[in-house]
Amino acid sequence: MDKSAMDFYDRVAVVCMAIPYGRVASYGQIALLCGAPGHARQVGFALSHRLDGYAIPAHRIVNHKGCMSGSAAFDYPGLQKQLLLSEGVEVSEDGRVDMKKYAWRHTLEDALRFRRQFQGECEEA
DNA sequence: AGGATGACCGGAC
DNA sequence: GGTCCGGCCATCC
Repeated sequence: MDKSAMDFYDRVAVVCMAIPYGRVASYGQIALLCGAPGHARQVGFALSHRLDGYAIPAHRIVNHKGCMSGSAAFDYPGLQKQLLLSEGVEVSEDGRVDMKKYAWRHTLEDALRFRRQFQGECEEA
């Protein structure tokens, strides 16, 4: 982990909280926006171990198959599905979302904005 | 120090 | 559309 910059886990929190309402994002996508390509697993690790202090919309995080692997981390099975449905995201019987329709399509500007923000935090600190 | 683990990914089939 | 498999990398034991 890079001590000179904002913690990777904090970056994950920032990016996750930036996921638009009614959209879902994959772990790899979040890792990419955090400036850490290939750290998809650490994103999942972060969500389950380091982000209890943040208000993360964890139900908007799915894997690349559109499955909700984190359902076990919710209060009861089906809560994540319920939350997604409440945002207008269709969820199939086996708990999968249509990535074609509901994936968060971030722009290059979004990526640059995050990078700038993280570097800014670094310089201020 | 080295192997196992994990809310994973992308390509192959 | 679906499954399987190698690769990925920080943490944990």
